[in-house]
Amino acid sequence: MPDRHARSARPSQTGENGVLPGLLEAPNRVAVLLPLPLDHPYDYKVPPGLDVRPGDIVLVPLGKRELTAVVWDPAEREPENSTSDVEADIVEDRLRPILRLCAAPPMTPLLRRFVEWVADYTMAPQGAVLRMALSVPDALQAPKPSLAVRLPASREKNGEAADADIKWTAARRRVFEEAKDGVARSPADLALAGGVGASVVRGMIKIGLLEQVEVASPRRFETPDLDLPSPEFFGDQADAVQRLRASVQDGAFSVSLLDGVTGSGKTEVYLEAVAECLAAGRQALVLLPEIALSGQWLERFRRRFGVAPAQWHSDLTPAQRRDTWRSVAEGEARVVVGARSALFLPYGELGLIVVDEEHESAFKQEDVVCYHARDMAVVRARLGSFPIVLASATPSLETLTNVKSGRYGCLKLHKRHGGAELPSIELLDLRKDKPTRIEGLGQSWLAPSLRAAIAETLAQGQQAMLFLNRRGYAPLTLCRTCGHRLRCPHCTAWLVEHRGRSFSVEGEGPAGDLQCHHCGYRARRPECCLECGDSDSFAACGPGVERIAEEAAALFPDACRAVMASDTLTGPNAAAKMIQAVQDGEINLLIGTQVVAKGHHFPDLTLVGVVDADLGLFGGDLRASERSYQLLHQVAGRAGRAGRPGRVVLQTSDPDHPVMQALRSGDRDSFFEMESQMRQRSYLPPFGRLAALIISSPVEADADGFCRNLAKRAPGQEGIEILGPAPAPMALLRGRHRRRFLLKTRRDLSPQAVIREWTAGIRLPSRLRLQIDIDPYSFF
DNA sequence: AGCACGCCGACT
DNA sequence: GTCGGCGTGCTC
Repeated sequence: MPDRHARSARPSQTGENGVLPGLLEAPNRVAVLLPLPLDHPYDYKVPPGLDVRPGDIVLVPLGKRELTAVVWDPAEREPENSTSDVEADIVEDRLRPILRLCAAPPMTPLLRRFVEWVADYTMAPQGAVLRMALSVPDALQAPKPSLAVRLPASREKNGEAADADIKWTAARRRVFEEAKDGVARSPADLALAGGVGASVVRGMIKIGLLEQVEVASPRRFETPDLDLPSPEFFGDQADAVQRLRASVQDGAFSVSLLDGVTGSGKTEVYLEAVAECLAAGRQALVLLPEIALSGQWLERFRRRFGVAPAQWHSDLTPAQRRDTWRSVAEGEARVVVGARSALFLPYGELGLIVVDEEHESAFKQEDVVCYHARDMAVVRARLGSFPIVLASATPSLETLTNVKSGRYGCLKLHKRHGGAELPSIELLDLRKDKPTRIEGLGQSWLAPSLRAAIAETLAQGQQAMLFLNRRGYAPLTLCRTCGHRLRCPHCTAWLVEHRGRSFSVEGEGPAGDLQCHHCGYRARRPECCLECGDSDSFAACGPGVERIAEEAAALFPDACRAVMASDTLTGPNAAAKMIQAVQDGEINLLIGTQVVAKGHHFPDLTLVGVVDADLGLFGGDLRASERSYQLLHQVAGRAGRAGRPGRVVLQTSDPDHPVMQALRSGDRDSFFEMESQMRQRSYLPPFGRLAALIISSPVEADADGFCRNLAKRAPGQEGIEILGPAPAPMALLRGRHRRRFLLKTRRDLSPQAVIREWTAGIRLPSRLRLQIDIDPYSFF
């Protein structure tokens, strides 16, 4: 394969060409950013004869390791008079040399600026952000050419008679017949054609009956077919398509909200923007919150473009990661669909980003680097001067506010296509319509009128779905004798009982498997209470999906039931299979958590029952109402699509709550207006800025001591409010005691600047950790 | 992130 | 008396 990254065209940098020798002098040291949590590049010596420039991917020594890293841009020198504080300026002789250049396209200035921007905004070390962009260590080495096999030229004519000392087995003869044409094939293809195993071909290579030749690796991603007919668009769809196409043609930075109810054809509309972007010769990125469940999305993409897009998510094998990363860098992959980390791929000519389901909190990453992929996508589009489309049926308050202020454009899709009506939403008041006990089962969680609705739906040969956003069998186990509750030994959380897939109707299910949903701790339910010693005294409190499934089994023994939760689905194929089974009508009563809420078409699903609509409203989350509305709206949208009217029943103990009222009346705008006014009054996002500082230590007193120290130095300017320190919502997590400060600032102030000033000069005692989360989303 | 250095328990 | 646990700190 020709080296695309050869430097032949590069002018010599040694200065002997006489042009501005001083400026072109090859630097003997360069800054190299390592993919480690370091906030500065390290300096390395450039060995003579090596020509490196910012962006080049290089192999460097670090300690006794060798790491792939990126040559960074030289830092702007401080004015000459800067105090000669030598700030750890590594002396020349301590520098170690760059080992070599890697055979990969250099990182573009745009991606380098993006890495810096994200690091600066999230207050994460630059190197930690770089690590997300270099997530594929082995992609950075020269790709190994693929090997094909063919008949050696000498044998092509002579045939098999030539050698007497070769054992001509039947299998080998068949392979020989296939290979007679002299064409080089991959070993796997040849084995398949000859109807033999791979070992036969391997054996023939070994004894020289076949020879190996290097061939260019086959294309890994096919080019989308832009000549396929686009679907017909009418009314506001046609209008949206035309405006999105225009903004892509225009090619300038712009943000458009594509605001369309479930089933209004948002995907088809934004795929036209993708088509326009591809036609302009640029790459496009579509970010999805849950790539693992995107089988239907891929099908729609294939229908429009005839091929599958490149995909990027955490389930890729190392080989797939390598192929995809390189294909994106080399421009072979034209469209990428991926989870949030796809934002850091090395696109050379990105011209459009679409963020689908932009309101989803799955776009917020909360580990080493805390970032919101939707917001960073907007930044990437701005840095790259191209348009971005945010799509949702229930846009976030942040985005709606940006539309209102005119910063973002808005394209509305009003109708569900095919004339399908939005489902009618009924509130079922649990205080009046109480679930009654079921003989042999005990507590019930489904009110009589919901049970009746399910029975009616099933009797009509249609499908029903029960939604409960809680995994497992029961969220809490307590001792009936003394009231002791089973807690996770490492976290501030109850242990959740799981009973797996078997739901025995008689008596107890399999003995309780207790799990902590925060740290993964698992234990069997003890025989006796740890507190009072009473035996057989534990009771499961409250329902999880498994318990609802148990009740459904008792109530509807003849229905074909299935449970769908993130922990009952093992791998992406399990989800796809389950969805297929529902589509094929093999399942008529689906019971699930959040995973069933995500945009799947189930044409025969006409009833959705929400077991506990109030669930998301508890806890001190500033977005609790907004999120509940979005989730329940989305779940409701599963009902009744193919022309059949859908029916949604929300079980609630608070039917007067604004969220319930907004869902029932379908008046999204008034609800968001009210929510918006509430946030405005208390300067909460997006009308103020929020950052969390989480201090954690294995020793509780150390965490508290450090917090007191921090609190003493807390800045007190106008427009800044500091809440805390308080025990963080998860006060004990994985053996660490956590305290939290919340910093609230006015919109026009920078929480990053406040935090930098606040923490400047404070030495973090060892074993203490300070995590900063700008724009926190989870308050647990 | 690795990898080494360093200081306290169960082994030959 | 050593081997090894992982807590702490450094890597251009």
